[in-house]
Amino acid sequence: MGRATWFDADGTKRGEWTEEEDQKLVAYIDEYGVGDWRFLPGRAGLRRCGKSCRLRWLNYLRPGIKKGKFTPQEEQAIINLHSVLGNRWAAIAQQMPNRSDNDIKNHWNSCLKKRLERNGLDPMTHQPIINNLAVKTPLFNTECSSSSSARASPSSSSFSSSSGSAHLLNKIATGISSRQHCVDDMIKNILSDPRITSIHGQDDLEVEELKKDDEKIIASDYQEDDFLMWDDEKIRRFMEEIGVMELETMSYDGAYRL
DNA sequence: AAGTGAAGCAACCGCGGCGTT
DNA sequence: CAACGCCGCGGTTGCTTCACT
Repeated sequence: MGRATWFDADGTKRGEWTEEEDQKLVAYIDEYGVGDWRFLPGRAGLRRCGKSCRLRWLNYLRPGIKKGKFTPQEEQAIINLHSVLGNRWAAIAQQMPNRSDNDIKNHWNSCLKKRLERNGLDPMTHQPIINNLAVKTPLFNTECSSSSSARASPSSSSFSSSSGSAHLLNKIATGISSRQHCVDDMIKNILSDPRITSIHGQDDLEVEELKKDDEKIIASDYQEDDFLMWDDEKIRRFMEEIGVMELETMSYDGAYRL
């Protein structure tokens, strides 16, 4: 699978990676580590751009990367993290070190988003869709939430990068990124809450319980809404607990004056 | 068995932040 | 302090595989 191979005008190779190229890249990074991506391809004997090498390494070749099907626990974690972090795939991926942001993003776009929609939830706001409009709550439709300030449109599944909403989201995400330490603290708090993610810090018993739950859920074709999300009040309480409301009140002025 | 649409996956593109000059 | 270039991120595209008719 992958894209056809072709060459840029300057001779840079694009498209699908070969086994030999993978080996060259891995061998180079094993020996010299990840350094300046600009010069890495030349030094490693690859006719690729640095950007392509970086992508290949991070998404496919780096040690510990997990491929294949997402487990129900991982899916649950993605959904929960997405409800808090929005489309900040890199931030979500940080909490799931065995998965690349690209992998998570692909799985979200191809599977989880549609599953939420099938269950009557807006994938951006994680709110129930009533009459084709997601229920709006102050929390998710005002300034703070990185994900959810995307308007719940009738065609909420389509979310073009050229839309104003997308730009707004980027601005918001950027605003949050620039306060990375706040976000890191927030994520730590999220992960320390057993309600949010099921992949960190669980003993075998908890995992087993979750597996049983997941099996039930799968057996019932995900008809239980509470598997997918919390209700508004629950989210609000949780966000207050972990200090998101405080974050919300921080200066985002620049981000919102477009 | 063939055709077709959906799903899954790998990789590219473009934008914005940030460091350097 | 402005200009420039690199890097990282999110969105999108294109190809393959799978499932259904």
